[in-house]
Amino acid sequence: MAAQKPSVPKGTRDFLPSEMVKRNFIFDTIKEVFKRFGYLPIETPSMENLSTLLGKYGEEGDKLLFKILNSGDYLSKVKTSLIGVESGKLASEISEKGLRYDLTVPFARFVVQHLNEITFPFKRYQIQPVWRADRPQKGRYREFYQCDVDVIGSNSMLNEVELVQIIDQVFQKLNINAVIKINNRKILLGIAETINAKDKFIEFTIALDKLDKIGSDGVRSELIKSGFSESQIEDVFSVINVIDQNNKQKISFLKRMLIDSEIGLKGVEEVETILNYFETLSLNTELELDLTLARGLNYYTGAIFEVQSKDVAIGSLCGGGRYDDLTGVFGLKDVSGVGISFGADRIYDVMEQLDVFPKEIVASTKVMFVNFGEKEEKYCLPLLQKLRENGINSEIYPESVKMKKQMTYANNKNIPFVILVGENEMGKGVLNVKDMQSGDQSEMKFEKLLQKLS
RNA sequence: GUGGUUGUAGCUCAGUCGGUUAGAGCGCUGGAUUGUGGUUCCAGAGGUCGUGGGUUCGAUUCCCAUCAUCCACCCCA
Repeated sequence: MAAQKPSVPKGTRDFLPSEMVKRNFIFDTIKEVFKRFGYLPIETPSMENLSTLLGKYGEEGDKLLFKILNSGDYLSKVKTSLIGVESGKLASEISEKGLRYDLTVPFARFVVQHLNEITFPFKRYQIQPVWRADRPQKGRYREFYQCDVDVIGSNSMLNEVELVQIIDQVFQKLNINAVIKINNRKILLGIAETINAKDKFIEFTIALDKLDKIGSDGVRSELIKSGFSESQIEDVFSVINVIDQNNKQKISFLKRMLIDSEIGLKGVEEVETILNYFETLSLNTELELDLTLARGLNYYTGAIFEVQSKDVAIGSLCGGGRYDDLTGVFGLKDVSGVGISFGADRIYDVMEQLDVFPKEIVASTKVMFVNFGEKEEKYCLPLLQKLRENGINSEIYPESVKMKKQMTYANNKNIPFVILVGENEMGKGVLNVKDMQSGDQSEMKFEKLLQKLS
């Protein structure tokens, strides 16, 4: 049989030990911050019922869902004729489960399902992979990890403030220079209302969102394509024109512009409340009111966030916002939640590119015993046990092969100390300890080694 | 879904204006050094030149298709 070429599906990856150490550093850092703010962990299954997922992420999102083929003779239950059927329609008949697309919607399902077992406001964090049938490219994978924090059951802007603080802490600890962009869906709605374009809200936000990518001319032609009138476009550009002003100036501009829009003013007030908290709170990361920030996920209803790296162009590293009615479809009305999601894989890419991973996290095994043979093994094993009892990561080479090979192994694994115990050392009751970095070698008693390593 | 890039050794890549034996560096294995890695020297293994078809006396090279890959758009973490 011809050997098959080993490969993983498009957009998925293996992680080597050296990569896992760094990934875990990111996860541990994020988790630590989440816990510091009082969030508790949960997990949900990789797959959800398709009915849970469909329709929550917009038309585009539905297309990007990975669907799982029903088990058994799935075609026998298909009622419609296979000929000329729209594939989307067929899919719903042969697939009733899908891989989760994000962690927020499963969380909403989770909250409603476990209503009696949780206490509100419910603060949870969740770090798990999600899957999207997107075309992979730079910073985009088909399987990637999200690190979500959400509070559900509280309308207070204090939650938004806390999330900004969490973002600030995480990126500070990870040594990434970032900018937090904040906006509010109510403001966008208010603008659309004010310029009489409520019916074209989606087109309006999409065009606005693209400003930094396609420039103002690009936005203008997009708006024309969507059927906006000259005067409407002028109004949109009055919003774009305040882009370089500071947060306070933007707010006073909005208050004037949205004077007749109740919802718009509500949005401005929310943003102002959040920003006001930071007049007395220290923040390392820049917090910018970005009126062109829109975000595609259409369940957001209030504040929206996005975090970008200042040094690497890779799309957003973190995003989120407030959703007033995510649990509504699952039967729980009038419960508001707010949350954000860190993209661990993109954070990894940025940190790798910037070379900001701490050097000391690569160490794993501290000590390796060279294997000289059966007699020596029996002599070393109890010592090894004692090292481990003392919390020192240690191992013995499992075979008594050529020393060169054992040393190469230790070297490749970056093990800082190698211990040689042969006939001589056993007779003298000492250990020959080699420092792999300096190459120095010295004989010492076991107790001294313990002291040296702990 | 749309447009483009690239597929040659385990990895990173060179090369062949179509010709007999396809190269380098790194890595790997062995030796110099039978109790010493990372440096040095010597030797060796490893390729159906992505896959299928076409043109040709002859294709890794030219043409077509296909798959994979990466990048951009769309959208997003």
